[in-house]
Amino acid sequence: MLRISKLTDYGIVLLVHFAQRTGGTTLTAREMAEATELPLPVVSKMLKSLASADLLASQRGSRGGYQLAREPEAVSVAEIIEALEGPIVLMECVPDDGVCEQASHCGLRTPWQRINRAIQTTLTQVSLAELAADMPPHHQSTLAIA
Amino acid sequence: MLRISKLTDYGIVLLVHFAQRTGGTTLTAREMAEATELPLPVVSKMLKSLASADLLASQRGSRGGYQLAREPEAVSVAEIIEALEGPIVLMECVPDDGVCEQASHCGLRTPWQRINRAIQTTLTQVSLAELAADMPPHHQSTLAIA
DNA sequence: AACATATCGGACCAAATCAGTCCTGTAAAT
DNA sequence: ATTTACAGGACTGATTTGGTCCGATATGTT
Repeated sequence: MLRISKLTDYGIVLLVHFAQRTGGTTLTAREMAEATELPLPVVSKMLKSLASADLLASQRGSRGGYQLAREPEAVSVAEIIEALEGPIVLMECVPDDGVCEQASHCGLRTPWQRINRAIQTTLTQVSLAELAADMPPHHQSTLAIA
Repeated sequence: MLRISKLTDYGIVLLVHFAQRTGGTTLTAREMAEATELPLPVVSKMLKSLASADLLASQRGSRGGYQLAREPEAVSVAEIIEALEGPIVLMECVPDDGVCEQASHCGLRTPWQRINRAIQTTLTQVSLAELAADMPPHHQSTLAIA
């Protein structure tokens, strides 16, 4: 459980790679594919996702490419994961009839809320910069939120 | 992300149901299916899983059934999730050649370790009893670690 | 203007996983 | 013996995921 998808993992690897280049260097999908040794179509797809999530800034045309939209310190793991796989929520109540009757006090559904909040918090506290500092360059996968 | 599978969710619902019955009442798969309004085969399957994970104790034959193997206070959410979907680990390193060269200092791969530990900790701190106390009886799903 | 280089935004497909069913065997009680 | 239940799989359909590909658009160069 808590499994991160392979694609999300690739996305993280790509971001880490960007973070490890000093300065706002612009890199093309092809360059990233070579650097990470991942198939170009996949890299391309993920870069697009990351760009549309505003984690990367893109520039079209010749001399185009991607670069980090922000400083690595200002990007949290929570953001990355949320961008690539939707909200980080552990439980949601879905009663028999599809409508939660307890909806009112449900927002405070304590134990799950506690869990969600805790996970959210830790994920928010770790920045891309920390990942980059810690991760040996060249890993093409870090995978497996199991 | 952090998605819990539907089956695991059912498993939790079943456990909560047991926890909400006072005393170590024995219930059959059929009774559980009726109580939770979930299809019998599914309930049966999950009860078997829970039993083989030693979260439930089973008794065969007529007058058989299942009951909690332990007090609800002594069962953590971490345990339940691990039993039903394997280890709760967020990241594992898998470099190009399949063998992690940094294996030595890799065990301390800080940021991910930190994240994993935090998640593990919160999940361990919440008990089945707390879930049961907080969850209205009858929910047949609590789902969606999104 | 024409061309080359890149991203953009999809559609698309194969493979793996998940959810759910079903069947045969075995244990226990009457 | 017969009935009641769990045990342990195999099996299938649906969904999700991983990965590919293509046409359109934007930008710089000649």
